[in-house]
Amino acid sequence: MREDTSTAVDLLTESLRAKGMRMTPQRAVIYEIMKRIKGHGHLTAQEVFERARDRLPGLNVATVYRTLEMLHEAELVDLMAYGTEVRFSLRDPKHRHCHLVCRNCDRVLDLELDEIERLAKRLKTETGFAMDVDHLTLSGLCKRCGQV
Amino acid sequence: MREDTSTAVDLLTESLRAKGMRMTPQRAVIYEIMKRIKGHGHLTAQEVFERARDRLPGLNVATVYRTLEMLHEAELVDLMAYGTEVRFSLRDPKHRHCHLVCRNCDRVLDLELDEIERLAKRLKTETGFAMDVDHLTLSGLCKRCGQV
DNA sequence: GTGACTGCAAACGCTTTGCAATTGA
DNA sequence: TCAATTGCAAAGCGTTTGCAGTCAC
Repeated sequence: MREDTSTAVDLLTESLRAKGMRMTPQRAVIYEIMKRIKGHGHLTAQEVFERARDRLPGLNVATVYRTLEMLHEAELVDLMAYGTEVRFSLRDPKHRHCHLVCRNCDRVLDLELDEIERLAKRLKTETGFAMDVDHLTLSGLCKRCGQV
Repeated sequence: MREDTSTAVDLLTESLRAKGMRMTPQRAVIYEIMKRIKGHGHLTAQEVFERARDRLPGLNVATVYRTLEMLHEAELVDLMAYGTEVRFSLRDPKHRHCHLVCRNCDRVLDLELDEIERLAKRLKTETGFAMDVDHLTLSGLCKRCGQV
């Protein structure tokens, strides 16, 4: 676990350096937070800020926004737009999925892509529209909330 | 055409009155704008404001927001969330569809629901998640932009 | 006449910016 | 060293609110 994290940060450091950019405590903390929620959560910039500030008291929101944008440009984090808010999650090429957001309880479920990809293929041949399968977010009611 | 519009406004007037609410010039203009773009467009509140102000110079943005919310609560207009922005369109029960937004040129295409509904049914039985089929917005590249 | 509605101005929440100070390489 | 990065403060943006005046009915 610990090793995973430090390795990941090292990889980030390298890829930053390759672009003439620098590793900083802020970036390491933010990246580690994104890594920790991987697979079970999608945070807003504000939420990332709150968590990061616990470990880095002087941290500024602007830094969080800049870092998340940087990580997104480096293709390390994905953006998910839900309603009027944007959420971030670590990209995992091995586990491509889309999001199901419950409009009642706000829980986010992951959905494997096969199903969607079938739809995407049909859509493409029928209309020529190539939908973004990767950052797809579907709104609805989860099992629990739908039963009410 | 003209007759359609005035009839529609009359219907709105009636349904407003039924709830103890009033028809005003502002509401009539905003509703007519929504009616005019029906089927070929989805406007942000700001866009509705700009168009309405041409006809009603003293109009205030706040009124537009309040009116659109009112129309939405009356189930006369739909909301569509795309990325971080919200767009409005007139509801048409006869033509249920979802939206395909091109991430390159921002054009919005309509898609009939059969395809999506098939997916929704499968999703429901497999995961219990009841997706919102009505306000669905898919992002991607339209035929024209995808060919580049 | 009276309460629903409007315009105005101010406040809002989230995000972005310019800049001077700091810090990683 | 010195440019990249940070914190700070201010501004930006779209949206919402409270309120006093207006207008539909």
